[in-house]
Amino acid sequence: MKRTKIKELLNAEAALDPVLVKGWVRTKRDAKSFSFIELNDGSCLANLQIVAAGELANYDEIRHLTTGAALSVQGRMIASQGAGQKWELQAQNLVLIGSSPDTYPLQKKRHTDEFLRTIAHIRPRTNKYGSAFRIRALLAHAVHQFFNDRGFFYIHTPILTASDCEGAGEMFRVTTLSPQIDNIEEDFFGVEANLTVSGQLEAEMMALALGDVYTFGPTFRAENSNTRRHAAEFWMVEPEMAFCDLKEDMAVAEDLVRHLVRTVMDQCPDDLNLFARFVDKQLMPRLEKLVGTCFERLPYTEAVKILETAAQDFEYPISYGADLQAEHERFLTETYFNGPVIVYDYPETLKPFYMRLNDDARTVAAMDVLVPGIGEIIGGSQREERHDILASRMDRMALSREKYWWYLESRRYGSVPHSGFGMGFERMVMLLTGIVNIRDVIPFPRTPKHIDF
RNA sequence: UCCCCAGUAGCUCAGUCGGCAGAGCAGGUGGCUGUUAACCACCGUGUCCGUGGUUCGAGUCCGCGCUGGGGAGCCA
Repeated sequence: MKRTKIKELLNAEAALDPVLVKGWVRTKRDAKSFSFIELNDGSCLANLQIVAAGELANYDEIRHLTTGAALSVQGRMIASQGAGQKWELQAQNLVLIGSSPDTYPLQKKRHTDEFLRTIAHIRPRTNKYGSAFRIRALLAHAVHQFFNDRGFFYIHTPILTASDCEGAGEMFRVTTLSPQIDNIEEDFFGVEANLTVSGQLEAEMMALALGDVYTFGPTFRAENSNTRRHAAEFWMVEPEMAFCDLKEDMAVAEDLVRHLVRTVMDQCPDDLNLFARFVDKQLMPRLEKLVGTCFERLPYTEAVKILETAAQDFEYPISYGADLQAEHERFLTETYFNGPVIVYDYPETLKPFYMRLNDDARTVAAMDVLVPGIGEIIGGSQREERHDILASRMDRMALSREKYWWYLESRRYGSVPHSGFGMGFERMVMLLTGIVNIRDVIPFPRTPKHIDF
């Protein structure tokens, strides 16, 4: 007999007989001569209530079932006689698949996130983390759906690379040499190789052939960042669009955010509700605001003016030419506008070489999407498509023309205006769940000094 | 990398002024005619993070170290 997932059973319109379910015991309550077992199989947040009567042949074994044990239960699903759930399963045959000794670390009570991080192999079995990872999966699917619906092609860019996309951020070195050998020519690639910090440069090449493309893959930063918003390994979504200017780029970014929020609200109401109730009381109002209002847009120059005249003391002073600090971004999106904001046209000196120089020759066509609670969730730009301007900008930033010869060459043959952006996938999961630590939205997070599991 | 905070039972925590190491949950046993983080009774549990010091006496005060967390920087 084929097993039925609990999600399907709980959504059933009518009683079913017989059914087979398999899952893990979340909790058990005993009456005098029978027991209630809450069984969860991960298909949804809710448990299925199993009623195990004292007449069952192995009832003595059932009586000793512990939290975490794996079961196979066959029986009939009927309308529940108790309040609190629509359906329950009256067990006719209950088999213990895997027992769970009393050292099982999860209990039917709240644990701290810090403790659960030390048992990352077990924590997906909790309500909160189960919901977070189901939402994460749906979100990944929604990313593909969004781009596929708009005629974008999903492309794969290299994980191993010899190029440093932005000249910013420490990279993880990849080598097959033993530590004593320092002759790079003997290394696997014969040159210094690293894990990618962005697929953008390669994605541009693909956009200049396929039109609209996107990448969605892992990214690696060796920065010694110890914050709740940074991980050494994270996932990034990077669309790249030919014949697209900054304005259209911003429109796609806004549409993407809105699509992702709406999809999760529509398709994960139960999981989302857990976060709205127990993690962040302001979650639903914030999400509704994200789908319901247009993102505020303002040039960097105006953002600086607002910050300069703000009735608020900042730790870091702000003036034209200074980068926006976390406190400045937070003020704009959380206090001044109280909603999503896109800041664009940043001073040329603040941004990487590939961003397109504006006509004022002082700013580049860059944009950052800022959201309450997270800060920067998307960063993008129109790319410099004019060969000579790009080349001279690379010279000024001391980047080797030889090393990026292929990137420059794309500007020689049929170069066109094109734009793109990068969206931190984990930050989107944080935005959607109210989870404040990136280590809690990645099943097995990697941060400095942490690579267990 | 810098600044700040914390570390007590398997877990979550309390521990007053420096004076006998505590509770709830989890686990065990028994009870309960349908429970909802079930409930009731009883039972066990400690390198008080480590180390050095002050003191008649340190979980408590001081130094150093380790681990965890928060903030900043960097960024997504």
